[in-house]
Amino acid sequence: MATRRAQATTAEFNVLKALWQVKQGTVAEVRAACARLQGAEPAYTTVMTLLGRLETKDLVKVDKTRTPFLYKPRHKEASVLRRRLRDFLDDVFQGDASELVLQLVKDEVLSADDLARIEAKIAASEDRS
Amino acid sequence: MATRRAQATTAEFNVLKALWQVKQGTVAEVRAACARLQGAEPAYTTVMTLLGRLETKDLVKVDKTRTPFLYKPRHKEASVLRRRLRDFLDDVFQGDASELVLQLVKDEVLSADDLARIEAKIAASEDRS
DNA sequence: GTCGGACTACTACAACTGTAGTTTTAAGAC
DNA sequence: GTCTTAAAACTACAGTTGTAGTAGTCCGAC
Repeated sequence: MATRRAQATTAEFNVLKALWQVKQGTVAEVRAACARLQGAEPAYTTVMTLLGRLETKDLVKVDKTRTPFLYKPRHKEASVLRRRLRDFLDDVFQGDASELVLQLVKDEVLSADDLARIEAKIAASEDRS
Repeated sequence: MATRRAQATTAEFNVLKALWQVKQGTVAEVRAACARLQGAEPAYTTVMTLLGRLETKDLVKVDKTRTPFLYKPRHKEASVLRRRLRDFLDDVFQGDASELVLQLVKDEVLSADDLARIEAKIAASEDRS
């Protein structure tokens, strides 16, 4: 059953985003980044709890040889985003990506021009390869 | 703060999908649809609980004048999908739809051809309008 | 060598989720 | 009219999530 690996919850994901932003950091640094990103400063211990849970889920690793501990994302942002996107696509659009894109267009968050630009970008990168 | 309306949870959403499939139905009917869609048959009471929670969240309405009660989705499938998509887009891609589409392409769930087809479709529908 | 402060570890706890069992009710079978 | 039984209503309960308080520890300033 391809055990869909544990995803970060919303709060955890926000912390992870902060961590990506600073590349790596101590609790205090991640907390500051959270404040910047979300506008609100969660309690120091809240950030610690969430980082701990992320570690349990194998989404961050911790260097405990130094103190304060140094937290680092275990995976690249793009790959985590992609995994989330994939899960979302399966859950909500039964894996039909075209349908998803069509909804984006209908919702006017994506224009025909955007699509054209994306296509051009793909063409360009294919040429290069 | 545009109070992001309560979304259905995963289990609830599955029930909602079943309900859309049958258009409307009794607990028993929704349960059967769940079985078809997810391959597993949840307990009758589980479905009832979830439908109840969906009602609380204003996602389904119930006709209690007849028995067994008749459940109906309160919103069209497409619009709920769109709302979920929008929330997901904001959470994961900071609202940047192009980036999302690009990731789909990189993940090879969407090809350049698919994009072209979508574009064509849009063009066609714009012509008609 | 002791005290304060920074940092980690442990604990808490209510709300929400997923899943379903138990009790009550009411309509139809006889 | 009573009995059966489907259906609804109520109850349960462990795991997860969001948020944080409190207790313990260790290092550096004095």
